[in-house]
Amino acid sequence: MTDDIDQLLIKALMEDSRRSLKALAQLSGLSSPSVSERLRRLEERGVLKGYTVEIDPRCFGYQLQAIVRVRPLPGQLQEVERQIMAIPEFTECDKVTGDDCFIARLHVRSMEELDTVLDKLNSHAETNTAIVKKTPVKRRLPPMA
Amino acid sequence: MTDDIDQLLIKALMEDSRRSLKALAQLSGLSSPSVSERLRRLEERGVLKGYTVEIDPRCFGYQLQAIVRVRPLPGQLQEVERQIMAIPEFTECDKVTGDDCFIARLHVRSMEELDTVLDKLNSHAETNTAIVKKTPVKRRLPPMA
DNA sequence: CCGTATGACCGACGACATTGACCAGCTGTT
DNA sequence: AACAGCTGGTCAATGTCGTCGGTCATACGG
Repeated sequence: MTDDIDQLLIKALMEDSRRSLKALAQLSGLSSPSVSERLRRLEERGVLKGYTVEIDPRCFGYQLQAIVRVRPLPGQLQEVERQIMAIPEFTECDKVTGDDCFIARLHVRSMEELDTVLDKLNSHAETNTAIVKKTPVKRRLPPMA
Repeated sequence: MTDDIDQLLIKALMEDSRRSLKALAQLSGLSSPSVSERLRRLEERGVLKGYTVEIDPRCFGYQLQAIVRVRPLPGQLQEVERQIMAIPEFTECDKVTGDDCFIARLHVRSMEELDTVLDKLNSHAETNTAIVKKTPVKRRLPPMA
């Protein structure tokens, strides 16, 4: 269903999604109409969900990055979820099993801002914050084999 | 340094990084050479770190996604970091402050596989795993204002 | 007040994407 | 066994797009 060539195309686009069809064609040994058709099918099937861009938040002053675990107080789950979605400094959030209901990624410019954001949650939830020091594994794909 | 137009370009590429220069030019009211030049400068300055693609891991059988907190045993920090990097099912990993030294995202096909992966770490670290049930906030940008 | 740096525009040319006509290889049917 | 239909590919023509060189306006500093 997704063969070696599809995987090669995905890897190539993972590295640089602006590669031309022609370049992808050469990489894969196909013609560019074929590549175009394969991408269309990958999109259609939902494998390829979108083409996007990687931005460095530090360039906008976000010096601090934190992983926040959030445990809503009884009855506050919905409200906490709404709040997290509404605070744009949260750039990612997963709802998970376990005591911590949410695990979110937070970007802030300073400790003061960190405090401000967490205070907003404090009346509805307990939070546990870990500052990111380094990112040993950058976003990558699991093996497609 | 990064003006409104740059931000507009970034947002447009965040939504679809394969947009043509011409389309970006129309969006921004500039000519395509100008857009090209702006993208070049954004890349040069490291604001725009790359063009990539979003893939649905479920299409490759990865039914389960987990957030794993990892606390290495004394003296095992380096070894644990190496292991996480070497296990491709970990698709993201941050080294953080606090008791948990690492927080990582893990994709697996089944509970058995989850167990197998965590066992590899078990002789060097304690782990705490939360299964992702839902993702209320998908990867997005913090405000650029 | 002039010289320069910056960031934009335009037009031409070469590169690229898209389209339509066609073909090869399978698969299942009569 | 022959054939229809489907899939996934090629090629070539056409039109769109990106790039490059040259030009121009504006803002800033000497």
